[in-house]
Amino acid sequence: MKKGRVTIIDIARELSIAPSTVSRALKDHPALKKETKDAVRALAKKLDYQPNLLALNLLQKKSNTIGVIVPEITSHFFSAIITGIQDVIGDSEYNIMICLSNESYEEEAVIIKKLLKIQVDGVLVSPTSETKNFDHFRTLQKNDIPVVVFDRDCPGLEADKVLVDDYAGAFQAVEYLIKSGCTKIAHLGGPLNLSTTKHRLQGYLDALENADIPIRKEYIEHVPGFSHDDGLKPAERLLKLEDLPDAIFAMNDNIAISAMHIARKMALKIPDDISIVGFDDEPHSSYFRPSLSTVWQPVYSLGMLSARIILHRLNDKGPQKNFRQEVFKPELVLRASSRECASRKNDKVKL
Amino acid sequence: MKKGRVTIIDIARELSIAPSTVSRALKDHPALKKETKDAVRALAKKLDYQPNLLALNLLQKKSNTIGVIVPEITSHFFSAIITGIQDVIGDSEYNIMICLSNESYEEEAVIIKKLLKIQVDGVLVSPTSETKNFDHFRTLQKNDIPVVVFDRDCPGLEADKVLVDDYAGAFQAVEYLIKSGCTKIAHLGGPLNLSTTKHRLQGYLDALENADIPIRKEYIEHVPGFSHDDGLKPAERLLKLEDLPDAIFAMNDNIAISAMHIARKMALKIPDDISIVGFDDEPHSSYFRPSLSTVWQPVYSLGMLSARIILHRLNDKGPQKNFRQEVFKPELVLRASSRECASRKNDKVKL
DNA sequence: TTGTACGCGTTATCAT
DNA sequence: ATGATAACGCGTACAA
Repeated sequence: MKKGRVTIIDIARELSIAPSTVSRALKDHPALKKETKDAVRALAKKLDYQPNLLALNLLQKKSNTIGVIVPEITSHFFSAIITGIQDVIGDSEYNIMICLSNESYEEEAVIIKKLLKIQVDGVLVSPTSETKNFDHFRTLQKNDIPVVVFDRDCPGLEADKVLVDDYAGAFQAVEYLIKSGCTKIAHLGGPLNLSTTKHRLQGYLDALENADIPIRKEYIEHVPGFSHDDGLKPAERLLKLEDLPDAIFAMNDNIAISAMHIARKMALKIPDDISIVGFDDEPHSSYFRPSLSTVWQPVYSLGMLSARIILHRLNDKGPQKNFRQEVFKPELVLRASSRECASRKNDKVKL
Repeated sequence: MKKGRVTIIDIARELSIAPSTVSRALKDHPALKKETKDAVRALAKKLDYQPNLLALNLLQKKSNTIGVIVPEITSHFFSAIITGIQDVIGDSEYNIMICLSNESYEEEAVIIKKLLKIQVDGVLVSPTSETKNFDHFRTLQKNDIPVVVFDRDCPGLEADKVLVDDYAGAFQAVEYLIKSGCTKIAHLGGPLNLSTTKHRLQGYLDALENADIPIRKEYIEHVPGFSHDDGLKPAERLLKLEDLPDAIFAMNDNIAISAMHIARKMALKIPDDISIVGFDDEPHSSYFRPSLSTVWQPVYSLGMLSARIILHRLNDKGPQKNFRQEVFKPELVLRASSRECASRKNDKVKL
């Protein structure tokens, strides 16, 4: 006969006790007779009682939801991070709400407002490539909503951060190219505003400088976005230079693949004429021909750690301080798109 | 001085009127003096009043949330669908909650319980490859939660459905292979339980039968999952047969890539010795060498339509009936991994 | 050991 | 035109 779902009031009425007693029984309150507890629990199970989270949310002024803001999910990179986040938060009391900013600062700002509106308890965010101002994240913090930044840094923002040592990854990659005999190494960088772009560029520059190789401006191009298509024109510019590069270190695998595509079109042999190294180690990268050398990032772990950190913040209340900054080490994965290096011939080569 | 956020009570007190009046003013109730309306609105703006959705949720017994259940998001296929869903629902009053079932029936069932608990208003779902029983979806429906099934069908379940004509896609692909001169066409199918697997298999079978080509059992293999690695062994089995196939129609692009990989290892020329056709048209598929012929699916539209349908259901209450079944047409995309076909030489070829 | 009463923020219904 | 009150479901301080 009852229309809606059963409530503690229904149970109370049935048992001729007070709703508060039912509430206490369900929460295993110490000062309760075993009998009543058992009776309540039995009936609750029988009636398939489900606590109304909506009521709890209002009472506790929290939504039990964690917002996750990412620029996109169609790349393996972010979708793997999200999978890591899910796997950690799925076991907790929290729900996660994934929001796509589409690499647009404006959309990101709108999302923040929405998350504020629904009273999220915490936010995990990887900012867009347009984001230079972080005040919208600070707004969250002022509302006592902890923020964890992952992968893409927000310089100057005080928050927990889970990053990747892009500098080291780039340095390692370029250093390897140099050791393998390349001297004219070009770089296909990402959108300039991004911390990852900057750090990878710096790693590239320092590796060259470290080997006393002069830096040539015309060997550095920046792509407008992260898809294959975004890489075509910049790659073409590099490969149309009079003094052809003998190696390209690309911002990510997609761009590296674009470069490979252009190189092949121009009948260049990879890696004999030109070595190509990417970044990200997307699952299909090892299936290209030649298989793509790249820099692997611990994406899944990155997602999991970010999630754990925010859960921790949410559990131990109090003022937000002592922010953590965790930095994962990426790993160079050598495959067939880069020349072999005499001094490292004995290294294991992942295939 | 106020600790929490401003409420209509704060506004009411400040203006010495009743909270209900404030509520009405904010909702533009017709029977209200312009003066009071304006005063309320002005103060609301000044105080940056934000309605407390948590309270509304309790009152309306709904969470304003739509659950989206997908097996995974690391493939471009599902992540693009989700992007479509987001783009539609983002403009509405609803939030979306993405849940990953990891191709596990058990996890799927757990997710349903969770969504029930948080009182989602509707659910979009693409079932796992293990899911044979749909009672958990029916449970949602019994709780007046509309369900929209997308991409992967749930035979026997009465619900709105947004599908792809996998049969036609497969038929077309295999028909093309036949026209291009292949006679020994093998199939790398997906997990057998899946509707998409069944329909693509049937399309394959019918296309052969239609051309009076006998069906050979040893030419049909099924992969356990959808990743590259899952395709390696089945592909190897096919290519170790004494009577080698001269074409492979694969369940998806990943598997097709695996087959290409194995074929190359065995020094087979593609497409001269063997044609390979995939399904999905992942963004990187055109960058392989040879570029992969495949079947394109309107993933983004599929996501958008699914979202629109559930929004429509949510708006127009009433008993759930007259379920819609929308079927998108996939498109064969010819590239370099399949032989050219004399009779279709004039067709445009997407690259 | 258990019941009573109130509050969380909002809206709808009934008064006025 | 607007105020008062109840209700959504639960937890908890206080009372008994």
